[in-house]
Amino acid sequence: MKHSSNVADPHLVDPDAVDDVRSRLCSEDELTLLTDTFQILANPTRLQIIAALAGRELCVGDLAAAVGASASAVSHHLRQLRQMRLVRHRRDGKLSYYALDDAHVAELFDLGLDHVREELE
Amino acid sequence: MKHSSNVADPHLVDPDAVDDVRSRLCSEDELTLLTDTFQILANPTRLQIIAALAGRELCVGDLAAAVGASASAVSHHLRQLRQMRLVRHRRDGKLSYYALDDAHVAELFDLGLDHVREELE
DNA sequence: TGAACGTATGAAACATTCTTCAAACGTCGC
DNA sequence: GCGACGTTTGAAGAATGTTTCATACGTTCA
Repeated sequence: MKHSSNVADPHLVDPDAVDDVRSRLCSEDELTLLTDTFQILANPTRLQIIAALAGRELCVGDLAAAVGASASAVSHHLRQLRQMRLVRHRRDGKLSYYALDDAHVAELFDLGLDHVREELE
Repeated sequence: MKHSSNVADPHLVDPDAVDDVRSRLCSEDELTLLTDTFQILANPTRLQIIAALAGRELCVGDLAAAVGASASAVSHHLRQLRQMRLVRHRRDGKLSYYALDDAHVAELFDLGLDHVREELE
């Protein structure tokens, strides 16, 4: 246990406020997963991939063409999305089709887009 | 205009799908702002700062103690949050008080936390 | 089997990010 | 003014992330 609260640090301006805040912070596990979640959304290519896969599946080559990146780069990104179970993929011959597989991430994307559109007037 | 659609790339598996997807992608401006928004949430210290400032204001030293980082590190993060107009600050003598100043980011944080808590069973 | 194609992967190169350290700034009290 | 304190800032260094290139894998079709 890192923060044994109620141990007053004499330097604090308002120790009670600090204790109160500490009790409402995220746990280690939550923090790690939350960071990873926002992190994977913090890249323009991946965001376009997510936008592209909203509601339809696409093979890697078409996806790369649509978002304007190399197939290799897209494949690397898809691997990250796969590792976080955000997309599912199915193989059809030599083609590999990807689709969004996580409603939460789609919600985060949409909410973020709302925010941004308001920001841009 | 980067993507003059309807110019069929012969390598595409499904050119119509690609055109359709392109028409639903984010604009450059949206993409940049969206990336920046998720990016600023993609750091554990900043997330704890946001959690800490939810509903109350705190001075830098107390905030640093609460989230377990140096005052310098916290100040750097606060600057980023300030530049994106996510927090407001007021000076009181030698103390500087910060508070959340953006409902959207709080919503994103909460939605992300919902996601994460479901993920952790 | 062998060539062609779509996809996946590792490594290298490059860019970006985070923290720390040192130093400066502004305010308060003596 | 001077020193102490809280905060801010720039620069350096370490760590991380992204893209490209080369190559390998798996499938299809001659």
